[in-house]
Amino acid sequence: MAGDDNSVNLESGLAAPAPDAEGTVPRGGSYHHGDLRAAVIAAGMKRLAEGDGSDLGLRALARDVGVSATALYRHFPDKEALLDALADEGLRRLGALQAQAWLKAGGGKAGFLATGIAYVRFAHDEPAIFRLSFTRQMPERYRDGGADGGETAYHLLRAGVAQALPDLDDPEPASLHAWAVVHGLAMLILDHRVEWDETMVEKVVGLTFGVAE
Amino acid sequence: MAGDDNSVNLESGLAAPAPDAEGTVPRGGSYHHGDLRAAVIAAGMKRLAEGDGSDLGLRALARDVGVSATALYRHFPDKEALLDALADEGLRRLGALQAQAWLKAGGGKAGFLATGIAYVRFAHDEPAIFRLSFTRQMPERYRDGGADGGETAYHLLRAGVAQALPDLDDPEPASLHAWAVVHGLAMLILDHRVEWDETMVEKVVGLTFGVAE
DNA sequence: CCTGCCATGTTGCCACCGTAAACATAGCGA
DNA sequence: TCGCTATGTTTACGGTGGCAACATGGCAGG
Repeated sequence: MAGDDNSVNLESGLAAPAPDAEGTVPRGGSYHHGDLRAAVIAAGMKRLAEGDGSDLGLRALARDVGVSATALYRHFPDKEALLDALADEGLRRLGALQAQAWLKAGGGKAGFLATGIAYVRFAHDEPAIFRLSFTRQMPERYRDGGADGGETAYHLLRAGVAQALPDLDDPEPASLHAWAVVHGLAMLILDHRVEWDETMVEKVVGLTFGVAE
Repeated sequence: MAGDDNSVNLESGLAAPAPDAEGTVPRGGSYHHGDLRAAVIAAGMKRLAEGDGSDLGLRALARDVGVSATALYRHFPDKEALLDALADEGLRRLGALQAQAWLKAGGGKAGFLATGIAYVRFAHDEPAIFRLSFTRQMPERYRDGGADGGETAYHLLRAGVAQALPDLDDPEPASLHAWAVVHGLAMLILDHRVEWDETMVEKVVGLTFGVAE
């Protein structure tokens, strides 16, 4: 009872770009539809990536997948749960991008900076997904078990702070500060209170602890 | 044509607590209702202050005010416009609180810190209002004229940065950094990814430019 | 004072939404 | 083969935002 119902694990999960054709009928060997739930989440992510997230909705998602609206209730208790799943998938992607940036930069201060920039860039590139991912998922009301995808992102940040500032008595406020900077910048850009500008983001994130090299 | 239709200016606008009885029929000399629009906005703020903002809605608001649902369309083109008005009022209140904190701290570095903390505290005290205020109000699609309430908040922040760090070649990234810190912290607290803790907030905000005295 | 205008508010309606209940279908184990 | 159960469909209900037609009442011009 701990194997297949918590993690979505659709093809575009972490590492594989997976240039599949459609998200509608991916596999061929399960039940009536194939793998609904995964298909629904894929459709949701697609809508989020293209639209502004306002045109989400049971009926629309169901239509995308080619299934009746109430069919989704076999896989999600209600719409909130579906959105939670989408949010989790979004956080997972964010974490993957950050890890990638960290590795590419070779860790250290450069890596720390790179993860921060990746954070903001993700918000800019996928506004609806980013917003959904963080607006959702409040207390443990919903999540009864299993780690959510957001932990990866925070752990990466924490590790980044630890490497960028090795001599620090209490890393907690520093980590929070760093997180707040990138998250706030991301949100302000999303809400059009600040314009996206790569070099500006570098400057602002670089101001954190004076890490800019 | 520039006198009375852009700013709401209900009793609880900026400075006056205004211990009025109800928000339903405030004045006595206008039209059928008195001053709808202001009454609707007051009702909306009340709902935002008490609930989580999910129970907003034309019908509910109209019921609060004691008016038919479609009556609101005489004052707002659609629901979005109504929410924009509420968002603007929220930003105005935030600006007022920041100004108050700034003055009380006597300006300077202490004032800068105080405005930042006031920003986060406002988000914590009025989550729904804060969230609405910043999630709304995207481009100039809606705002065809008039300054929005958010400018006050940002100008105060900018002034705070200028006073806290007088010798700075380019104040723009620094201002953005400071804004991002408080905004990000506020958002993370709102979304329950960080727990509210007054001293923690002080520490984190104080880390900005090492301003902590 | 009367009369008509126009801003304001009401009633009725429509499409859409989330979701619960009853029904249909199909794969799998006994 | 039979029937259980997971899956998907149909139908229906209350609620929503929003449009159109109608009612109302304060104010201006005669």
